Amino acid sequence: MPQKTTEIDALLTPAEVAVMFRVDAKTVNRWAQRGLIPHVWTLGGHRRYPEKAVRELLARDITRREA
Amino acid sequence: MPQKTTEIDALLTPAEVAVMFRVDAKTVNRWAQRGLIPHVWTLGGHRRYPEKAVRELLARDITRREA
DNA sequence: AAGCAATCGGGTAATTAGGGCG
DNA sequence: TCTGTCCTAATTACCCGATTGC
Repeated sequence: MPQKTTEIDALLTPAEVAVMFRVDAKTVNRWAQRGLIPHVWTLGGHRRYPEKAVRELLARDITRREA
Repeated sequence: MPQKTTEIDALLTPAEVAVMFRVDAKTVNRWAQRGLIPHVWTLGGHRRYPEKAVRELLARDITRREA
């Protein structure tokens, strides 16, 4: 078990998320702006995406198709 | 061991799959709707197809014609 | 401090989904 | 039954200059 009780979710860059969904990084940002993906901000105003949440969104659509 | 335990399958766009099968993108769309091809959804409702699965379907159709 | 890749924004073309038709 | 084409609306991709990350 490489993790402690306090789970810290790794953060992904827009480019990394874009590769996972096979879309452009700009598209990922549009999803974030619409509130479709949780994200945090760097102090300089760049977005970072929790890996866990991204994977869930990616796997969700495979099985079902609910918004 | 050429493979890692966590392999991330690349995704193909509808147009790319259409070219591979030499059909129209809409036909690929219909195959997906019938559940004949596994696929993932972008958050905007566009489909993305796992490259591995597509290649397997292509190879299968070349050799035989079952079901 | 300096260099380079990445990520902001916006704006405009290109794809895609879906329905219906032949 | 299966596929290709036409249509509209929505989503996505590529363009730029400027800022940020490392």
